[in-house]
Amino acid sequence: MPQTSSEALKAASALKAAKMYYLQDLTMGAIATELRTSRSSVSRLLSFARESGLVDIRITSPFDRGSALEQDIHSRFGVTAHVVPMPESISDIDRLERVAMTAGRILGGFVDSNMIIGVAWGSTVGAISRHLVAKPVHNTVVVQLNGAGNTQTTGIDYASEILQRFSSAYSAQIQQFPVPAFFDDPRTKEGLWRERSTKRLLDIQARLDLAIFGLGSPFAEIPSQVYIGGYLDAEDYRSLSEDGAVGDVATVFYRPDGTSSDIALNSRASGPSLDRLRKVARRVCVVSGVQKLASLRGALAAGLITDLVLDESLASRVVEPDGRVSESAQSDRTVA
Amino acid sequence: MPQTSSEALKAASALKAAKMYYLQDLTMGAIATELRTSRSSVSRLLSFARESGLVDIRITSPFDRGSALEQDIHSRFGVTAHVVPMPESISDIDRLERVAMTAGRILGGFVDSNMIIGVAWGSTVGAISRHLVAKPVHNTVVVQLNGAGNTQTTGIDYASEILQRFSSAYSAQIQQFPVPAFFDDPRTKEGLWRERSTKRLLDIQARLDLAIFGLGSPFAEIPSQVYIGGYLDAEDYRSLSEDGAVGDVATVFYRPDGTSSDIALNSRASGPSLDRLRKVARRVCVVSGVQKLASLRGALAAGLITDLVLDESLASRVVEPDGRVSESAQSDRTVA
DNA sequence: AGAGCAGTTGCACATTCGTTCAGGAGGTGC
DNA sequence: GCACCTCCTGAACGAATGTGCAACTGCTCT
Repeated sequence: MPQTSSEALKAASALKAAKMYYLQDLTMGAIATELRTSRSSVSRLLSFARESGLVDIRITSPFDRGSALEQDIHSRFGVTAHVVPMPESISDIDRLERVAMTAGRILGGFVDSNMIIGVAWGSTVGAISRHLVAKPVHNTVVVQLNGAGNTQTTGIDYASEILQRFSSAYSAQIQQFPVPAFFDDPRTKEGLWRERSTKRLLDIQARLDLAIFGLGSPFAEIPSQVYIGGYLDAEDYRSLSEDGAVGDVATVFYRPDGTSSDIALNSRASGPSLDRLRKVARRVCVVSGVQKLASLRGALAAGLITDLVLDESLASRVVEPDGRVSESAQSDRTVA
Repeated sequence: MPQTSSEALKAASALKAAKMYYLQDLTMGAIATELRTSRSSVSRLLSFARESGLVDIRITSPFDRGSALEQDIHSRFGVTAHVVPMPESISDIDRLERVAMTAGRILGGFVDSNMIIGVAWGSTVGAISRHLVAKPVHNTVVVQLNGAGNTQTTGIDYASEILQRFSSAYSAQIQQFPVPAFFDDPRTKEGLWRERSTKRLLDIQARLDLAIFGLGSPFAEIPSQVYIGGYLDAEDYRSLSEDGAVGDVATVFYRPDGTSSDIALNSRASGPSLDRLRKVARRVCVVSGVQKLASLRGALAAGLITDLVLDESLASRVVEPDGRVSESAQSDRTVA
């Protein structure tokens, strides 16, 4: 690891370079001359300045309102939407990647000092974590919202990698949650929930200022990570289907109308109840791909979301007045 | 003039392009493909997005503190400084230009809806006006702080050009102040100040939320615009010298210690009294070049400034513990 | 002291970007 | 209806930018 003074020096040069590049419109060559270094170094300094949040680039929709779609979503569901523009034809992998990158870039706008940030585990959040832009804040805490353990692994490696990245972007303290995603026996969960060590973490979760999560979609054509990694078995699926679940946030399931009571699996889930989640002031949901449409509609009905980042196709679907959407809604729709 | 709908369309495309470029890291070529247009058009769209404030690029110093110099200035004078990095050897013209460009770029951060913005007339403010980045705000008013007339011209053309640019950047209403910079007879001023039309404008000035001004420096080697354009005659200079003035803000003069009472010329000045100016919540001063050092020290002593944009050389001079600086201080200094 | 290593630097090259220019679309005035 | 005029578009060129690579610097460990 390099010494602290050289880090500070780098930041100071990067700051200078950034001011000259973005505020004075000099070329990198000119900056190199003034800083007595090479063009390449200036290019790298500027990359560093962007990644480390020294340069803050944000897109502001005119008059605090966005595109027609974003306004539409706002008036229909009361959530602030950020539509990520994208061709219809793009692959779901790229779609997720681009939505996640966008989310990582704008997340800094929600984070501030002294915040407790809840992070759900999942492939979407994982992708986001790879694109976070640092922001210089103090005294933030990053809390894992739900367990990541399954029948094969404790999940700590992967989950903690995600938390690490959030932590280093916002110089935050990490609070892991080393429990399985779903318990086999609800009584085990109840017992563990009474443990002081667990209670401490649940207390922190209860004081969340910001929650970041993707959406699960158990009955979509392409089931998400949680459903292929040994978290749920056939019996669980049957149970979810019987209870009418269409989606989940951090392992907690809900129905198309937003209700979640009496969904059996929820008593074994490690994530926060929807009631608890709704108490969080800012709840940022990142979601991509039309196969999540039903799940998104449910989450909106449940009022789980305050800020939504989603791709263009999904956005235009969600505002279509399709009536209530169930599993079969996918075949009801008219135009692709 | 193009139709409104095509303007809106352009803004929408620009917004899309900006999201893809700055949030998803696509190249302009890729964006062109997705938007079914050419690379060049995308390049132009992005320029438009930057100029029109759709893209907001700002430089944030780590931990809300800036470079060593900025922190130093803050602790010494209690003002938030923005030091514009620059080589010592640069010409004064470039120096002014680069400070002004920087100021124009960061000014958007101070402007908000429903604000009344006071703008002083001067070569520095003129340069700033050429580099303003638009910001979508409502119901702002731009007020001319001091008259611009002199013995040769009413000054309205040039001054109104500046105001126009502010106006179009912040979609603001313009309030001109069609009076001479300095009156010949204080009684004329007093009379005019009692006129209802003038009172209306003075009332607006009294409710200022933000003031933007440069500094005059009557006895510097290179006197600024105000002193060569027929605003002041030899007698005026003698009077200023006798009264110990080192600088002015919007035609109102002050001494090295920040006092301004009994400076004869001030009774004939068209700008707001320093007491009035100090009531403005945010007072942004933009200044460049070491010849303004004494004037800057006086303005700082007078507490006229809350936010300061200045070049690096001037910044490092102003924190030097030179003791009090008077007119003779210019010859005291060691290095050019 | 010297080998080893992580991090940094500048060069060279490939890519990406901004701008000029000629052509075309759309709107206006006679 | 036709000429004019302004604004917009895309191709082409040169300038600006990002990155793989090899050399180098400063530090650590033995």
